[in-house]
Amino acid sequence: MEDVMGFKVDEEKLNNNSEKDAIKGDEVESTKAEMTGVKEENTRLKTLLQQIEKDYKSLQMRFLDIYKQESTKIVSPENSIDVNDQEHELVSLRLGTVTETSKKEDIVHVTSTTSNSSKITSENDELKLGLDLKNPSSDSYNYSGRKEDGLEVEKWETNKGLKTERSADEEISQTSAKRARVCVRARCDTPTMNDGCQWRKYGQKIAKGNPCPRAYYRCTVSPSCPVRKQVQRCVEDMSILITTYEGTHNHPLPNSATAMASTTSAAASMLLSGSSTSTSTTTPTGLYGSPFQNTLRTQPNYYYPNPSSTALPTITLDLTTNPTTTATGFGLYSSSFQTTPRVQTSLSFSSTDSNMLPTVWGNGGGFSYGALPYSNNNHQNSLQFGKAAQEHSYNQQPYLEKFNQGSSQQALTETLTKVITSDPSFRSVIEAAISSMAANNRDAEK
DNA sequence: CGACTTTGACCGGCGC
DNA sequence: GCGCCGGTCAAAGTCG
Repeated sequence: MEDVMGFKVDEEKLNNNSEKDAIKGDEVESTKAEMTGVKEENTRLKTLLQQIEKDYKSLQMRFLDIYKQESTKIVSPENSIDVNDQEHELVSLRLGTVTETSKKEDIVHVTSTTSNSSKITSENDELKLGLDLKNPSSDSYNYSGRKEDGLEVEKWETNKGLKTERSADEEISQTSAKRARVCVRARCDTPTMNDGCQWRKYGQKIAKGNPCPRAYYRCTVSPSCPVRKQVQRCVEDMSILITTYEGTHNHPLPNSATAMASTTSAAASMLLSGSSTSTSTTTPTGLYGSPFQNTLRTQPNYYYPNPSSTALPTITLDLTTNPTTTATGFGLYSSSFQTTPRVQTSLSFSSTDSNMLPTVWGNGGGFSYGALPYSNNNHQNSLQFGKAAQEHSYNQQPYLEKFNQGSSQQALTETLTKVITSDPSFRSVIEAAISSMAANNRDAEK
């Protein structure tokens, strides 16, 4: 009986062993298959990376070519900056170089559409408007020196009358400079967009027409920094965060903030230089409507950022995914003026894939589009920039998926090339992004 | 304890 | 002149 049992047991053991072997074999096979898959994906990723690098280099080459052409124009005497002009006491890192001719055209463009606007009145205003990033590394820019002089410590002009000690002329032009606004629409899970700056919330309001509260932040990098931003969810798509920047940083910016600052600067320049993409159009009277519907492009998520301040030149960078994006693929809105007939410019960084954005902004640490852990502390958020954020967002959506959505990458590249070559203002936006990326790459290499 | 957020009050602009 | 509304202030509360 024992023998039999023993035999049976051995047989069972044998069977178990063979089963185990079979299972192990299956595991090995599946692991091998898995590895093969991973290898293939790795190869595809490499190919994609090469393609991206190629595209990037091609864009960079174009940028360099254009930059060389533009810089030769700038060096010419008629375009040189008058160093004695106090308007240029602050060196603006204006990446969108604008020629004299185009400036004058711009003035016509703006004034012809702003009959009630007293904000944009002079050529000087026009030359200076924008969220220009003052270049702290420039020889001409000495922040501490200016501070000591007590002349240029810029303060936000509130209704309660915080005033600078500048002359009236300066005040007017500075006001105009500060008044340029850049509105950024982006999908964002966090309460505020992580743009690298430190912000302090100083107010919150429920604005009419939007149940979502509008939050008011001021830059706390420097106590005297006049830059403010408003943050509000889009009423029609709560996943879209509308951030409106206003003012000019008067202090050196952290690297993580330069991408955003450069781009808002370039966008403001674009707005104020009267982009060739601008289109005059009469919009519906409803401020919260979708003025671009059936006009420039379908824009169901459009939200007019700040109805009370429509006198301010405002440019909107649409960084959201929008399947209804028109053939150009770019929509940027400029909505500026007090009266209803507005000038609306369209350009967006939308592609068929919103996650393209971290690749554009990533190294600059511009945004964190992934679902970063929420923190009320913006300063803490600002530490979560860069590759970690990128990886995080990539993990949320497999990298390959993004490129499987048609030939978006190729189309985007082609569209970029067309737009860049045809529109000098848009070029400035790209230049800003590229130069920021390049700068950050250099920093990373050090 | 300092930095930050919250929130009601206040102010000024604007339309009627 | 009045009321509405957006923007800001500032005291109180919260957090690390």
